[in-house]
Amino acid sequence: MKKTILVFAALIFSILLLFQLGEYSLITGNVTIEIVIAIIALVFFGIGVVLNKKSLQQKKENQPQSEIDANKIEELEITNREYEVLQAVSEGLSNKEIAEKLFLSESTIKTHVSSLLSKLNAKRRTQAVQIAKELQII
Amino acid sequence: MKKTILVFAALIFSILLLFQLGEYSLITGNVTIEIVIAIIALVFFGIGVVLNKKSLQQKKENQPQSEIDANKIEELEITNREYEVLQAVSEGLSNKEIAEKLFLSESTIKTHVSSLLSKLNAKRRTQAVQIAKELQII
DNA sequence: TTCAGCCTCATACTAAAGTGCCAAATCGCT
DNA sequence: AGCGATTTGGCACTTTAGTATGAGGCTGAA
Repeated sequence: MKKTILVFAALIFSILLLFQLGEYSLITGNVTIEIVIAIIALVFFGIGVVLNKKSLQQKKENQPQSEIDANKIEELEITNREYEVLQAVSEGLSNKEIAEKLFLSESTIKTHVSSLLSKLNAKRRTQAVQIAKELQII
Repeated sequence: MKKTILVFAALIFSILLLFQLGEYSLITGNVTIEIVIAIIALVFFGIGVVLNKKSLQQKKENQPQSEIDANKIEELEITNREYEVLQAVSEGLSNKEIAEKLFLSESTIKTHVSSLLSKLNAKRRTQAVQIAKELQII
């Protein structure tokens, strides 16, 4: 916030300077009024663009649509291992492939998948993935 | 594009009018130069904001992350029916459920799924869904 | 140390999913 | 009418998935 205030102060100061310069130039007759106005217009146009861009950026950062995980995982009582398996399942891996990936037996994966299905209230792994995505768990 | 040209023409015309009005007011002595400059500054500031917003919007429309389908479906030679089945599969439905939904036999669904798998180069339906999402086909 | 919860694995089945092959019906196009 | 692609479906099998049940090992908390 300190930074913002400093920037604004500098900005206002610059603008005032610009005004003074414009009037001074006019009085001394160095430039015509059209040029002064054109410069001022350009400067403000630029300020408008920059400020707008910044405010839009902030918006983006504040609310990115795909907010990753959540504490819903806890609510559903999904354990660490189960979550790992869930992720692997969502990548389209078979039980055997998941087993190899995690250095476990296929039986173990089946156990985990089974409990995942009941916790996610799904009948098939495809449905589980669907539900998990809706809950933004993956 | 016609619209854009018209808008720009109107904009430029308005600005010229503004300039003329400003000079006229100055000459007749109705307002001070500061006010004229302030108005011009404000107007250009506004123009900057609006134009910037529009250009950013266009960017968004041109490349929004979740651009729905694509002509990749054609490239992959996926037929209409197959695509319908693909969507159903991605919803986590079983072959039987898809069959009921589309008023077809389970055999037919299996045929469609099978050809989908080979076209998407997948080994399992879960993988097919994954790949389809990467290709932004669903 | 006792115990609940998690992780691991096995066995035995049942149920889905997938494959291959074939074939009839439909549809758009020439 | 004839052709090619699509759609539909059956049958016989092989592979995965999923369920049920049981059980041993590990760990942190009471």
